[in-house]
Amino acid sequence: MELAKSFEPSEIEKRWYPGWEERGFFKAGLDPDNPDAFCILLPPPNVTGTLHMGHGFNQTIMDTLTRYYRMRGDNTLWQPGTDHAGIATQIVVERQLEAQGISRLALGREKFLEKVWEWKEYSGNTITRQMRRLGTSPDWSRERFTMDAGLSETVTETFVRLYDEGLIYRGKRLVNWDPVLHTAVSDLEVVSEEEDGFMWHIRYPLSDDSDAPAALTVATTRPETMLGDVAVMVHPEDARYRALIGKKVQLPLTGREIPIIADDYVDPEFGTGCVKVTPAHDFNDHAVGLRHKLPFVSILTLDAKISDAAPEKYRGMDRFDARKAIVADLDALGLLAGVEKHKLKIPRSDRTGVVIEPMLTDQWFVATTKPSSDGKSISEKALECVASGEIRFFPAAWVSTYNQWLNNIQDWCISRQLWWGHLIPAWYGDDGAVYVARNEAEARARAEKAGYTGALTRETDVLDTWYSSALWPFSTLDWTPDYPARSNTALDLYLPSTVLVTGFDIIFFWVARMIMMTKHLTGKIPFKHVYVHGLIRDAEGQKMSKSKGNVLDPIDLIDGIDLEELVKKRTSGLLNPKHAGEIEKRTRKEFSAGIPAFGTDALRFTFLSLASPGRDIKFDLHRCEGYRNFCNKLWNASRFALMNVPDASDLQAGTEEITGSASEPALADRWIVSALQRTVAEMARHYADYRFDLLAHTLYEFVWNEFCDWYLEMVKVQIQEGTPEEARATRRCLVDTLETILRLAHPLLPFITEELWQVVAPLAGRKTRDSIMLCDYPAAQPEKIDPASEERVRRLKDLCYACRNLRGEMKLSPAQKVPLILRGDDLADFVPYLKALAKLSEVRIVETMPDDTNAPIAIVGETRLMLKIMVDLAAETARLSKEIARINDEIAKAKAKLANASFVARAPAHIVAQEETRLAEFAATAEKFRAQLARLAP
RNA sequence: GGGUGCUUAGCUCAGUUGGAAGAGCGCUAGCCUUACAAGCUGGAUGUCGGCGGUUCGAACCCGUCAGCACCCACCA
Repeated sequence: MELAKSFEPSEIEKRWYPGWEERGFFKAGLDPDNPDAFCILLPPPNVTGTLHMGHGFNQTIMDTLTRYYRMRGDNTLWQPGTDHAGIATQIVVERQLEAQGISRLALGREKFLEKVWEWKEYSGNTITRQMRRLGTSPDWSRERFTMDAGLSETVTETFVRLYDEGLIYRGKRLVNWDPVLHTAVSDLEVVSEEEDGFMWHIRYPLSDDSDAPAALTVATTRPETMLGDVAVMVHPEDARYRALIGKKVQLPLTGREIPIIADDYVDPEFGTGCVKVTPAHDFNDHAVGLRHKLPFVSILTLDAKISDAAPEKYRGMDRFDARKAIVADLDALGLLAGVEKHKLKIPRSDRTGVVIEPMLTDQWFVATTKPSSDGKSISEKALECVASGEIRFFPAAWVSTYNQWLNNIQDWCISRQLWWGHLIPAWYGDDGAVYVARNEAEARARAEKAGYTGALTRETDVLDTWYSSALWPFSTLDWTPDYPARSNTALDLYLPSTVLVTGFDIIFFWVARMIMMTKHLTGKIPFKHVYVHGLIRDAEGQKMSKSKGNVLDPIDLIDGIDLEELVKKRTSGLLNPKHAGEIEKRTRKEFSAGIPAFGTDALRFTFLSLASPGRDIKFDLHRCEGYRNFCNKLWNASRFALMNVPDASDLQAGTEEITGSASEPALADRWIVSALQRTVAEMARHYADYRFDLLAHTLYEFVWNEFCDWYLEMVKVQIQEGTPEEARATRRCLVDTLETILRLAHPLLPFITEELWQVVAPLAGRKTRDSIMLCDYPAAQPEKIDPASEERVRRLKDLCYACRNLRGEMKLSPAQKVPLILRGDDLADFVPYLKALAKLSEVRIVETMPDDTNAPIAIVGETRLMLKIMVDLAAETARLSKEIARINDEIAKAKAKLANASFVARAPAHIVAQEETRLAEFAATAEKFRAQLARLAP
């Protein structure tokens, strides 16, 4: 079979993937007798659109691990699926409808959800199609969606259990409220950025002004909330105000009178030392309100407009309009004591970007710090799993981040006033009593038991999307309520899974919550290892986002994309079309020629190479190009092998020669086998440590720098100059090594290795021809490591480098072959290699170097080399002098070290010995150069 | 306010119990040498952020300063 002259990935990828999938190669290993289980849960991508570079990165790592352990013979499951992503998906669909002039509210809940399901179908398919293009090998037959029937049942069941256990509760609490989405969001969904604002100083007149001063001045960044003030507080020890504690002030604009209270939360140094207390609209004030049993006055509606609890004048005003009006009115009353610029952190909704409003609403919570039936809270248990080492983080540094968060965790607000998501399984009686149950019938039964027989109304709130995500480790494995009494093979084998591969950005959102929920509900940890990787950023280190217009679609790196198409893609569908011009300009500058097609393998290799622990990745297109070239190198090395190995029968004989006792394998063969074994062992270490960067580097280094640069060149010599038997033995070794390399590389480069393996494996006499995926992964065979041949080849390489260097210095054309004279021991078998590798016309080994010539010389250890050419005497003299000077530097350094008594006395013996050897070698070499220099002198 | 990470060649980054500074890309000189010009061969390039300390010896350990990035909490 003839291979194309260069590697063309696209056709190969399209050909292999469907076959792998159809023949069931990705299917989970469910052999109960094989105790070696390997399982990865795919962090389910959101069905909000398409996959981005971060997914490509994340999935490449998982696929490499999965293919590796699968080839090693483990019972392997990569569990795929997608996430309904409540808020995010609802927003996407809402915006699409808006673009068509349809509003969600006008459409109604039922119709709207139909639209979302349509979108889910479309987006989910896009995502799984993209994953297939990346070559991923999850068990697609087990694909799950967080709102599948089974998973939804798990959501309901766990909710009811946690409620019955007292770990889920409902209550009126101050929560982060998104006034645009009309829903509560969790602490994690609020992002605070520092913004420019103002600090207003407002006078609150004292009710009883018999004592000076006549008013207290409070400082606030949100003057509109004064309408909901219920107190003014000062520090109990603050001498300025101590006498006023317990007295009252007039709350301007409202006619209300509110008390002056003392609380040591107040920092007397900040502002005026007087703080207005608005328990219904501020988290700290809320706590104060509870402590002092103050009333809560809500002056905002869920739209963030002024409510009916406020003076009539302001009712219905938007919160920011009200702010202006109130400041103006206070000023008019002479109660505005001053305004100053002030930087403050503004909390905004992660999804909509609007300013979050703390709002008193009825919500559902998971109690994270309350002891459960076994006496420990779920956060405590999650901390223990990691502290005990049962769950390990890679890199381990993330443990402290994890601990810090769990040690300060608040109860988790899990209710969302949205439509898209799991409905909370609760029913209300007309009296407001709540009945949490698995279904309406059960709710009715529970109500009756409580003495209520009236109508029941289902809760309309849905659950935070992360609630179902937290159950993913067991919900996807067909967990049932009677677990563990009844289990199944998948649960037995794959809970806990082996490793979770994820970005640090969702350690709190997802990782910690999976651990809390899985441990509490199943008694098992969800996974043993957590491999935390960085985020993919653009070439400037900026986070990739649609609005910045710097996103890359992994598929575009695989297939390539022309500039116009890329510009179109980046500028269409922008939330803020004003950015389009800037985005277009930058895109045209950065990708003036578009993006060439690199192929999946090259992209995967790039991701892996960049996966250094503990840092984000500035994605570098040039790296991708370099690894595309690497694929091409592998391709052409295989072409070379195929051109030299006509058929398998030839190699059958070669096998006997290599294994028989007729003669020892050739140096090159012994060496490459040895080097291969070291590579296999090293790669196994990198897999175990999750060092994908080093894994890729090790493979690259071996394939290019050893196998291609040296071994193949030596093979050429052996095939040309050896006996037919020797040539066959070498061909055999060549094919065996290549075949092993392909298996070694398969988890990283699935497509090219499969394509090449199909033609190489028959020559190597491999039995199975179905797929490289089904082969054994190469296991290290330390007994094949041969230090002697490694040392020999190292010396040969050094001689080659010396010759090539001389040639370079002498400015010889690569085409010009010249004679070499050598003096030293054990050189005879190097001759043919040196001739070929250093472009020599002949190699002569002599007892004494000729001294009547001004030819250039080099020295490698004990060996002297001379290129038998005439050179300019002055130039050669200069070259030698320079060389001697360089060596003298080294000698001086070594001598200084050895002259240091402390060094000799305290450094380990082998270090001292090494230094002595170096010194001796340098000295000998320098001496030889000096002798040569003397000969040159007229 | 608390915490974390980073700073090594022009760029992006490795550097594995402290023991002669590395890779890819780029640059440069020359080569279509029958696997590969997506290639081959040679070459140039670094006070390893600054300053102290520990040590016979520090890119690596400790302290400190500076710059960059991020996370958590948030003083109205």
